[in-house]
Amino acid sequence: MVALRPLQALRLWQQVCLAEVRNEMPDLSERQLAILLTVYLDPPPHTVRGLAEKLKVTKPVITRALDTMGAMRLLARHRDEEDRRNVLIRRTVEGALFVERFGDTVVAKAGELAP
Amino acid sequence: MVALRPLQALRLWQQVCLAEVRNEMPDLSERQLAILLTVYLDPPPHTVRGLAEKLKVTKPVITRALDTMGAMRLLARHRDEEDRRNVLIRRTVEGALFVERFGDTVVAKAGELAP
DNA sequence: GCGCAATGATACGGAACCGAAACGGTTGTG
DNA sequence: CACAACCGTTTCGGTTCCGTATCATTGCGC
Repeated sequence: MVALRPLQALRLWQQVCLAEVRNEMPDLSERQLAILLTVYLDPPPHTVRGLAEKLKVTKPVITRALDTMGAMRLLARHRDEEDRRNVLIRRTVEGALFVERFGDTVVAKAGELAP
Repeated sequence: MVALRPLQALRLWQQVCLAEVRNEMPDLSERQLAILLTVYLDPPPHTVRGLAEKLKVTKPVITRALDTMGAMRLLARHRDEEDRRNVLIRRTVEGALFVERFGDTVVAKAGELAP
């Protein structure tokens, strides 16, 4: 667990949100970010329907987010050879770097919080 | 400061984002949330231009966000009596409750993180 | 009183996003 | 083999958001 007081939690959120909206960080929507972090933090395999269930959104939402983040090279699609109905969503080098930097930013903002 | 390791930071972000997109929490855009937290965490006075500068967005963005969050009673507009060109953005009871609950959710998710 | 600048709001065109419906392809079953 | 079920993608109509341009009001200096 991480010990975090309510005011610290809110301040942390504010600072990271401000960094995001000021374009200090690339601008992904909430859902895109949730998808991205899930792919990079949760163990594979990741499928469109799995992600849709996890986020409680419809599959086309995932498809479109994959389109967008695929174009940014943050994620990649691969057809599942064992069942070609499935698309497996994989990590990329660029995506891993993006997620690492995001994590570093959050850590940095946390470090600036009053005790 | 708050001691947070990169993986914890990312996990925290993931869990709160997932809670948000699953509608466990009301769905505000990143910018709306940044505006809301700024009004509730930073000392007044808050003006449209001040918020626009802080977020590095244009004034109509703030106006629209105020429309949306005003309708949700999370924020209120008051014309500044000393200079009637200004609109002062004030806190509301509902907004304070919302922000408090948001903070509690973040704290709860932080409490679930692996050490 | 006038001209100018500042304020926030409104209108406009465009981009991005949503869910529902539809579609084409693949797999499992009888 | 035919059909149902499943998959992800595409289309559709609607909503929300963006920046730019414009507007009405207010304040200030001359």
